[in-house]
Amino acid sequence: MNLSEQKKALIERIGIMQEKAGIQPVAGRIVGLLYVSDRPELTFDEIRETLCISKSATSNALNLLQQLNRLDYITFSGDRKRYFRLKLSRWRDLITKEIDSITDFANTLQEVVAERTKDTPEYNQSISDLADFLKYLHVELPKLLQRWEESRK
Amino acid sequence: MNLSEQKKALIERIGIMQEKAGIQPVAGRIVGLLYVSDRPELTFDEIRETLCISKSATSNALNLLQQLNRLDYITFSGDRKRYFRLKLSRWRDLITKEIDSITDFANTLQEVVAERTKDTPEYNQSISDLADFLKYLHVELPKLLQRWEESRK
DNA sequence: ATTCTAGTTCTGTAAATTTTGAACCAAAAG
DNA sequence: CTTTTGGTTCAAAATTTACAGAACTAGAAT
Repeated sequence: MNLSEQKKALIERIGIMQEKAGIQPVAGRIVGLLYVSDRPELTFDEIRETLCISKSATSNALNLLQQLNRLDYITFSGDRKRYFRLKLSRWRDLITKEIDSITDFANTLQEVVAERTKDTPEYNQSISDLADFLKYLHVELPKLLQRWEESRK
Repeated sequence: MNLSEQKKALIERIGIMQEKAGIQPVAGRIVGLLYVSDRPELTFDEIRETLCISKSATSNALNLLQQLNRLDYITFSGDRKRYFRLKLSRWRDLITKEIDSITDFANTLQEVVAERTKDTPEYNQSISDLADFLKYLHVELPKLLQRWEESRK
């Protein structure tokens, strides 16, 4: 696949952003590629060739991204290839998952306060406040998402 | 410093959560320790001894956490030691920073759409939607923080 | 002036992660 | 049945990261 220099640069930038979000470099670039590619569905080999990576790296990354719910594939009868694509329409789910991990942290903070000495009331209060706000977020973010959906009808 | 088993376990759990947020194991444990420690300000050596880590690891991690604005230290005249503590009261700033990096991603997505072929209007729209929602978040999250502050007066 | 203290920096290495290449496998095609 | 295609799996190589240990430094204490 021949990509403009701008697109190649975008792939790398997106790749790095994805890396910072905790996924491996190759997987990050695959995400980037699928964002900029004219065709939103690419085959295993198109991905592998375009990014100049090995089959195993491609296979691993694609499977990882599928586990993370970032990717799926479609097929066409009479064609054995899989056509991989971003599950862009499911970004709401990913955000929901993020929100849940926020709550995990809030719960841990509440355990911390329960274990802490009572001799540091201000400090304990700061921790409680943070936990409290995170829980507030957990409740309010889905509402925000809903309001955004409505605002654009 | 002698810590209960519960506190030790909490330190490890917090450590892992911090790791998942992209910081190194030792730094994550330091954060955990400062959360659970009876005294919220600990010296370099207290941290090093309690966590059984080397001076260099301690120094590096403390400097990293200071760069990330997670930590600072106070001093007392007549005492050469630094007393390191979490910048807990500044968690609002950290959240603001998170929001900014969300915006970075939104901007990149808008660049992606600008570079994309116009032959995939639905796909382009999905990307625009995501960018749009992220920008909406950027505007609304600070308001949420504000409303939370008010709700607890 | 010498020694101590509190912490930093540098070098090496152990460990973890990522990636490759080659062998392999199952289903489809010939 | 044999070959080809599309992809997976495994072992090893390469890269990256985290950490330890020792040497070092600046300022304070003696």
